[in-house]
Parts: sequence; structure tokens; C-alpha cells
Amino acid sequence: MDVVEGGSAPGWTLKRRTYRDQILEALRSSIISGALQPGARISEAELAGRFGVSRGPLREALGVLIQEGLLVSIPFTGTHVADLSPTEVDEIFSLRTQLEIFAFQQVWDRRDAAFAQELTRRHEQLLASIDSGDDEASIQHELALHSFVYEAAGHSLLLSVWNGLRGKLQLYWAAHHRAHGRRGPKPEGHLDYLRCALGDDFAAMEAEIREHMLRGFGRTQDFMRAREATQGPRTGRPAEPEQ
Amino acid sequence: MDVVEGGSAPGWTLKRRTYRDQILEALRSSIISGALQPGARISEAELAGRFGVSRGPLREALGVLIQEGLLVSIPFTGTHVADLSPTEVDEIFSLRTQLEIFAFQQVWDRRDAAFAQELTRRHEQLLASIDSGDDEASIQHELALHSFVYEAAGHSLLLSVWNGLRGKLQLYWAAHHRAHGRRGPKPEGHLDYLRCALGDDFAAMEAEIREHMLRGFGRTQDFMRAREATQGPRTGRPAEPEQ
DNA sequence: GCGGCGATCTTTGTTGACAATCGACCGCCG
DNA sequence: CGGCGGTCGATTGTCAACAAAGATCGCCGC
Repeated sequence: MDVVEGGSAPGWTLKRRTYRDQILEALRSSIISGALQPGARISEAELAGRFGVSRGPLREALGVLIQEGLLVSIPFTGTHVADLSPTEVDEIFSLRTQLEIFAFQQVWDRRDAAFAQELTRRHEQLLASIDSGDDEASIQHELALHSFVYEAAGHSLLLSVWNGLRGKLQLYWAAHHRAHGRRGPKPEGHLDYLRCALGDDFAAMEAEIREHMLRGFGRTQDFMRAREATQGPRTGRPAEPEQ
Repeated sequence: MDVVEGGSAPGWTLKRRTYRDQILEALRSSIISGALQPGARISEAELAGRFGVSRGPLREALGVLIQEGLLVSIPFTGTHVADLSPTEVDEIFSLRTQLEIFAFQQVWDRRDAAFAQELTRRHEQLLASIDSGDDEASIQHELALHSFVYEAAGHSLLLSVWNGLRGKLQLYWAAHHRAHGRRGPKPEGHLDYLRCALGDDFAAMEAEIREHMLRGFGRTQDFMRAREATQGPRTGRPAEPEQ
């Protein structure tokens, strides 16, 4: 029942072995990786059987995912993996823009050598994974790059809001990635971001964030419209169950 | 397991009678009203007995509260009502400033007669409850006033983040109110807020929000420092159980 | 053929008991 | 008298079964 938030300092968390946490991790990863596609039905009984546990811990894990917005539950009818609407993706990007600007605002005057080093390191990791063609890893590393400013801002509330968004963002990217197939971030996509983040012009950083999000949002918009055209207009009901 | 988010439009939610939701409501209200003070221990077994239900539904309600940050759980040791640190209150105010500006930004060009009318209505309600000396209601109505812009922004993600903050904000106000005793918001505190919100100068609105939060934060700072001096420096451990 | 109606079946909500884990207390030994 | 180990108690984690609620679907009357 505790929320441990993986160690942020040197990751010293030993390991949590409660079923709930293991299930939570497994489910989250399944959803993000696309093994459980948006709209897929979730049956408590079936999943419990598959994991070899009772419905108790499983239920609690589902509860967390529901509260995070990765699952949607309609009482006595069924639980399914959340399906992002264009509106929702729009909201994620616009809110994220504000939050990320705020994060930079918080950390701006406190940036030091360690900040620059870590940001650069994450950027290099991103480049490396793009180079090696591992799209899954690229997405993770892009997220890690952006996450850094939230971690460095020293604002735990902001960080927890970001972590909430992060899940949905991954959900969207997973769908995007699956649909367009093998199309991770571009290598040059974060050069300006890194340059501004290490520079001395806050206004430029702010402008870069807005642009960066707009670029991401542009791809999004195209993708969502295309999907809508393919699958027919959404009426608010979840996609038909797969599997 | 569903998250119903009390109806935001005309409050038209029928009634949810699952134990979990009733318990959730009862606990949240107890915490906010101060019946359960920060640091107070929460025993699953005892509470279950008091409510006359088993630990199952109670546990799920606690889980939600924990994820919301109103409760803190240390596995195998105990669960207690969260105790806000000065840092945390600072974070709430600073984040809230950003969010509220963003909310106005979203709604600014879409404000219409209905917007003005509802905002005015909530302000009058606030004035009325201040006049009648009901501090509990004053706090609720102040929150309702500020909530309106989040509801009107038409940004569901923003609204859900705000709702997350709202709980902690109430927790803080409850402590503040209990300590200073009978000292609700001042009648003139929101005149400028209302005027700017209905005016045509967005920059003025932004400035007003920043100022408004700073005023709130000032009172906070004083209060927290005073409490710290009274109760001795905090070492990170929860306050001793009251009850 | 069609609409209302009831049985059935799936899914969630709830329960009481049992097991694992950890902190605190107490007696023992050096 | 102080440190140490074991035991006890409290608390959370887990389980399997039962109950309730709603949806689905076939049936009957019209």
C-alpha cells in the first residue's frame, strides 16, 4: 500500500517482493510495450490465474493503474486498457509544455557542472540507442532525457505530477510506434534542446520547449487523424477488444 | 475500482453505494475536517471495525488516499495521516500558481456570460459564508471559487492534477485553521481576483494570481515557522499519535 | 416478426481467516 | 550495568469462497 517511488538518489532500493508491486510492474510494462493494446479487456480472474496469485493483490495493482489513467474500469462491465483520444494527447502535450518550462525555471539558477554532465550523458545515451536502431530503448532514453529536468528541479510535487503524465505519454508513444512501425526519435531532435538547456538564455529555452512540444504534437495530430480515418470515427466507446 | 470524480456538471451523480467509496468519502472528510489530525495513526483493523466492514474495501480506500498523498504508509509499521512540511506547502503554492495561470490562459478567449455569472455566484457564496462566520464553509467556498477556472478550462488532465493538489491544500488549511483558530479568508481577499478574471487584461490576471499566491504563501510561511518553533524541529518522523 | 421479460452468466464487491514480516520489549549473559 | 538475542505482539500481505449487481441472450406472448 506504500508508494515507494523508485530511489531517486543513487538507486539503492533493494527490492520489493510484494506480489502487488511485481504485478504492477509487469502490467505497466505490458501496457507500455504494447503486449496489452489499448482497448484490450482485462479480466481480474484471468489475470490472477495467469500470475498465479489471488484476486486481492491483483485488484490493488489494477486500482493503481486505474488511478493513473492507464486502465479504465466500468463497474460490472469490464476493465480495459485506456485508449487515448486526440484531445487527451493534446492535453498531455500542452500541460507538459507548462510543466517543463516551470521545471527549468526552478532549476535555472542552480544549474552546475553536474547538471550539465548528467544531461549530456542522457543525451548521448539517447543518440547511442537511436544509432543502434533500438526504438524501444530510444523512447525510454528520450523520456529519461526529459525527466532529468524534473528530477533536478528539486520539486517533489512537480516530479510526481510528471510521473503521472509519463505513463500516459508512454502509452501514446507505444501506440504511435506500433502504428508507424519502427520510427523512433530523430538524432538531431534534441540538439537545440540540449544547447538551450546548457545556455544562459532562459527565453530561448522556453521557446525551444514550446517548439519541441509543437513538433511532437504535430506528428501526433497527423497520427491520430490517420488512425481515426482508418478505424472509423470514435464515438467515445472503447475500441473493440482484441485478443 | 472506478474513479468516478464527482459530477462536475450539474451534480447529477446518482449514488454510489460501494463500501469503498463511502469509506473514502468519510475518511477524506475526517482528515480535512481535522477529526483525524496529521500524524494520527490509522489502523486497518480498528477502522474496519469502526465502519463495520472487512479490511478489503477499507484497504482499497486507504490505497487511494495514500496515492493521493493524504496518508503515508510504512509497510509493516503503520499508516498515518500525512503531515505537511514547509517545503511541501511551498511546492503546492508554486505549482498551483503555474497551473492556475495556465488554466486562465486556456479559458481566456472563451469566457462568456455564463463564465462571469458562475464565477460571480461562487464569489458571492464565499462572501456569504465569511459573513456568517462559518469558517469551514468559507474554506470550501474559497476552494470552489478557485476550482471554477480549472473546470471551465476544458482541460480534463489539468483538472485532475488540480484535484490531486486540492486534497493537500485542504489538509494544509485544516491545520492552519486549527492552529490559528477561527480565521477564515478575508472578505476583500478575492475582489481583485474576481475583477481581473472578468477583465480584459491577461497580464493583470497573471500578476494577480502570483500576488494572491504569494499572500497565501506568506501566511503559510509564518504559520509553519511558528509551528516548528513550538513543536521543536522536525526530524522527518511523524508527529506523535494523537487520538 | 417484434418487443418485453426473465434466467443465466460474467464481473465486481466483500468477507473472514491465515501467513509473513517487522518493531519493540524483556530477560539473559558478559 | 550495558549490550545482545529471542520472543511476542501488532501490522500488513495474501488467499479462497461467497454475495451482489448488471449485462447478455433466449423465450414467450402478442
